[in-house]
Amino acid sequence: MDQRQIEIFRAVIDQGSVTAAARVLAVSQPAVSGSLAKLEKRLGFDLFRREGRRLVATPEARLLHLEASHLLDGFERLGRAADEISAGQRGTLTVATSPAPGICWLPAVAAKFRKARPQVRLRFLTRSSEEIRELAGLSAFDLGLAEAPFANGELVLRRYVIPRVVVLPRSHRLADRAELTPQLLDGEDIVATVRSSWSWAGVARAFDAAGAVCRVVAECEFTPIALNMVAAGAGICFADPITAATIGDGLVQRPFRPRTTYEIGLLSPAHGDVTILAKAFADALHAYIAPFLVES
Amino acid sequence: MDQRQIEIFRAVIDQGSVTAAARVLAVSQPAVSGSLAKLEKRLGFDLFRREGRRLVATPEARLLHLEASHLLDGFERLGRAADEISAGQRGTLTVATSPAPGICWLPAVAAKFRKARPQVRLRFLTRSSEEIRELAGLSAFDLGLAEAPFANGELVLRRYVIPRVVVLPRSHRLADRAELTPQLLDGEDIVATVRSSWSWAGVARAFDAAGAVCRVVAECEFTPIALNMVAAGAGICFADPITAATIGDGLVQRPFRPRTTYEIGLLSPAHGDVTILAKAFADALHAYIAPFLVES
DNA sequence: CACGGATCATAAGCAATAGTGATGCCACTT
DNA sequence: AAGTGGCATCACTATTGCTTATGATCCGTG
Repeated sequence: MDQRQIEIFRAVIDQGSVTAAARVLAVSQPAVSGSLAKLEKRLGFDLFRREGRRLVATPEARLLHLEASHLLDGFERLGRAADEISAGQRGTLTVATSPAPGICWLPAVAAKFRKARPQVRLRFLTRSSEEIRELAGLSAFDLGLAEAPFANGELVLRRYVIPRVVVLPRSHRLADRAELTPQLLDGEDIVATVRSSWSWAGVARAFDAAGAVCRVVAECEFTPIALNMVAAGAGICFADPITAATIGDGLVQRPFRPRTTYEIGLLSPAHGDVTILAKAFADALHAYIAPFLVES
Repeated sequence: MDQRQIEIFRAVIDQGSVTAAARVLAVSQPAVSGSLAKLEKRLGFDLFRREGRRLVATPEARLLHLEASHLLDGFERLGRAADEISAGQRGTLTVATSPAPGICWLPAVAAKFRKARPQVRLRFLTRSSEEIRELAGLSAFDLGLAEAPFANGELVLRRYVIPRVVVLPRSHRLADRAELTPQLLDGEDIVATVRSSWSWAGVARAFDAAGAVCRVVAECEFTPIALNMVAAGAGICFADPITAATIGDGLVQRPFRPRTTYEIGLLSPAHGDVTILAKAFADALHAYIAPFLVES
């Protein structure tokens, strides 16, 4: 009562003859005849009445056919499911990121990603970088994005180094400078993202080294908020160029010199499984990020 | 991606180890190991991560497992269905009979039959014997019961010869006679079933031969009606002993001499398929009828 | 009526493959 | 360091599903 026997049985019922079934199945007629005989022997009752040179299904056979035919459909469905899994067209993907990427990077990447994978279900977790790194240990996501530093325990699939830029209103006095330095920003109104997931230390060091004053007029947790503050005229801020580009209305971004960077890691869960889906998403994310990278 | 591979895959997932799966499946460990490797190769993605000496299912494997496991359940269900079909525990049985058997014989037989076969669906058709014989040609039933004569075309599985009895009220003047003859019944009030499906000719001949008067005071189509008339005091009637036994309240039946008989055939449909169910029902019916038979 | 064509069953041979037992390798345990 | 448990690999065997060839029947046709 195995798959092949049922397959052959169905073909014979559908085609109404052993020869026709053999043709459809692309095997020889004796193969079908034999398989059928064996099935009948195993079942213990006749499936067909041999009437002249024709085969007529018994009521028992028709009854069995009802049950059996959709079982084979199940195999086809399973085959398709396997293909879809293999192609990353199926399953659930949980991505955990810190706030700025979660708010500003992922939506664009995810929308495109999903369009090519209608059956895939996406979940997003947005936490501080520190929490993300902890979640990695719990294998609570398939893919994580968090800022350095990384404990040796975390599995960092990729390490991105992104230059820090200064964001300021298009109408700002310094907007037409090609680059901005602590000297130029000396005493400017600065919206800081101190407690945010992004490191601030590099900026402070640069101002100190230049003997310039970093005049923080506001502090907020997340870069997107800082950007909106700047857009509202509260001053200037620092950001990564990707996030800055998404909230760019009326704002411009300029390189900050000396160059300081954000160091972001793409994390896999502790159990080490990098899902096919996760790989695909990581690639999509990479394509999105790549233009902003600096060679480190 | 065949049945066996899925079976092994499920066992490994369920048992959590190749060795345990092999034990459960009663095959050697290399058999399982090999099948799994081949499946992974065909699918194109890993199902298990080899972690030390342990196997850990990948998310893809768990996804596939969801789809696959109930497919195998389907096979088990199909196996059971086949067993049930083989045992006559499944399917639909259509039985066509003339009125008296339909009303009086079948209910008892069918009730018992169904009790042992809860999944079986029964259909009853009740027509005149002539119509039953026609329906046989159309294969409109699985099993038929009709009175002779039978055309050579009909397939008569069994032929029953049943003696005719006289039915009369327990209080009747002739009730304590062991047998009844035309002479004794000369001039009695007789309820006839002329147009019924049962033959009447034998009775008329017997009265003629004896020079006795067969005084028909009422005619009806079906034996059960005649019996109820007799029970209501309208006279006496002729019947087969089986039907008479079911409507026996206050009535007694006595052999009629000279012996005349009903000749009833158990018919199979023209296409010749005698269902497993039909065979079983025929046996049950036979057991019910047998005690009343006369050796012919 | 005999023949040819069509259909299914059987038989013998072959090739693919599932399964076996032996063995090696690795990680964990004591 | 040795022992143990578990998976992979290898060579070999046995099964079995398939093929070709052939025989048996039945049916329509010249």
